[in-house]
Amino acid sequence: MGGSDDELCLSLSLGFGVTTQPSYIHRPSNSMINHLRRSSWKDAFQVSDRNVDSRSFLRGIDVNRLRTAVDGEEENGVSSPNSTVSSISGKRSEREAVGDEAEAERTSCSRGSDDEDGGDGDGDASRKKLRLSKEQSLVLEETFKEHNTLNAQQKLALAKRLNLRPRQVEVWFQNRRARTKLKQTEVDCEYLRRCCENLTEENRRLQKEVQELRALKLSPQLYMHMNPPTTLTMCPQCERVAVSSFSSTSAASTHHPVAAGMQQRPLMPIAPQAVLPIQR
DNA sequence: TGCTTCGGGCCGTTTACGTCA
DNA sequence: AGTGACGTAAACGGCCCGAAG
Repeated sequence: MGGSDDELCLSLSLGFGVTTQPSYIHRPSNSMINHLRRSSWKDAFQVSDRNVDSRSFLRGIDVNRLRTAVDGEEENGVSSPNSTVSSISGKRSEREAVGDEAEAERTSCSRGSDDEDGGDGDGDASRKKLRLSKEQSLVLEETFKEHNTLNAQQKLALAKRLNLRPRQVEVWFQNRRARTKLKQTEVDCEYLRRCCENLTEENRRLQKEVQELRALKLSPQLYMHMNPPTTLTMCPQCERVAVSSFSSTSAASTHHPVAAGMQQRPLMPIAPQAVLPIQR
């Protein structure tokens, strides 16, 4: 009976206020939020691409060079005697070259500590799946929290420590990264959903406001009696609307020196209560 | 500079295993 | 107790990318 993820505190929640998430699951990633601010929705979905996360982590490590440093000791008690660098990493070489010794290795050392696996007499089972023990999973989790990718040295050390094959450690990290990404995607989706809801709500409110203003405009008396309203001025150059005060040193003037001397053009009479701060 | 090889990550899928009705 | 459905996680194959020769 392998421990479930819940037992290992892996449970992840979508609630933003909830703090039970592991540190490697972020709230909507900052990069995604930045994307949202200046880019398209489609671009925003690219943030969890593989080029972002792990590549950057490995960039300074030079895995290949490290690999050669491990050559001498890599097979100590963990792997086959005659396979070389290929068995630490590199799925092609490992899968193609090792073959039978991998099988021997599989039966000899990949067994978890407490799982006896029902008296296995199946040494030739091509794909015998083994549940990792609780301790193994725990150590793997702890290591993953520290760094979500491993170089060859780390992988080998961890494999030794856990009495697993390096390939198993590698696969575990791979699957773990996939799970993390999935959770992160869920979080991002939730964030985007809320953004969408907020924008929809705001849009609805603004539409309503426009309708009210149009109705107001259709009743001239009311329109004439209104004070020069809280004005929205538009900068003719950047075509931005700015809420201005009544004074000549308006916000438009200060924020747009070019337009300081221009005639301010009220777009619409707006009831004061209709001017809401737009937070975002 | 372009090509090849190699190592490693990610993705989609398969498969073994555990749980539950 | 036996069993089938279902979910989860380990493992695999393929593809891509970057580094090095």
